[in-house]
Amino acid sequence: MPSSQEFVKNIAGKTIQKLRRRGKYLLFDMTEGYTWVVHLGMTGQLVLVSPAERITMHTHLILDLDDNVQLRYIDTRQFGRFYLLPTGELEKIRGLHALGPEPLGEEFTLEFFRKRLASRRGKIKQLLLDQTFIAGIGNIYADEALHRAGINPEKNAVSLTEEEISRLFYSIREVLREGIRYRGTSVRDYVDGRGQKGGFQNCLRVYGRRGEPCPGCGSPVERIRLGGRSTYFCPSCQK
DNA sequence: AATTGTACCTGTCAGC
DNA sequence: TGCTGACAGGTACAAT
Repeated sequence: MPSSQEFVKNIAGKTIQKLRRRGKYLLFDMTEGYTWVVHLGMTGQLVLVSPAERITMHTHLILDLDDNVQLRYIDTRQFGRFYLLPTGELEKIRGLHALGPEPLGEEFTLEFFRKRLASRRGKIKQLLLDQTFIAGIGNIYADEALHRAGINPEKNAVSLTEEEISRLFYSIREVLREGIRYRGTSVRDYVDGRGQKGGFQNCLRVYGRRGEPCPGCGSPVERIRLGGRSTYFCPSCQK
């Protein structure tokens, strides 16, 4: 949004003044009061490369920047999305506008989390994936946070004890901070803006490890389906 | 109104 | 080797 022709016409010649993030959205504030919003979906990549670099398959956009650098958008599955609109109209992007709190932000306290949990129903794993509940938690980090907190992903959010709520709160923040420290989780395609893979995939305790021993107790990790998503957990540590 | 299932795409891998 | 089906960091939207 808008059309690719409009997008190219409108972004050409502008300058990136600032880069922000909100949930899984990237926001490039441009000159002339515009913001370019990017959601990378599952396989999207934004990478800075030399113009001499070979153009790989699934490259959908190349922006020529100053200093002989290109910003390329590569996305195999094409679930990524772009928006280019006046900065004052960002609320028109539903998914962005409806986002819940930043889990690493100031306002996200244990007290806040407790109250928010009380207002919702459903299974805790599905709630963690709901971007209107908390922004930015995806399938990997949801499973990893629940494992660290020792909570069964199928447990109803309302049935969590004070103890469990507290453990989950700290697990969410811990696992996100670690993920960031390791520069992301490259299970498959993920790379950062310089094309570098992250390292957190080597620290995963349950995600993608069906049948392997739980690092806590040695029981085999199970996989179930929750809300259409694969969910990995230890049936012994996560009751 | 809130929750759930399905569609959108392409690539990879296991099993036959 | 080649085919088929299941599955993959996510979200929007239709259906319940």
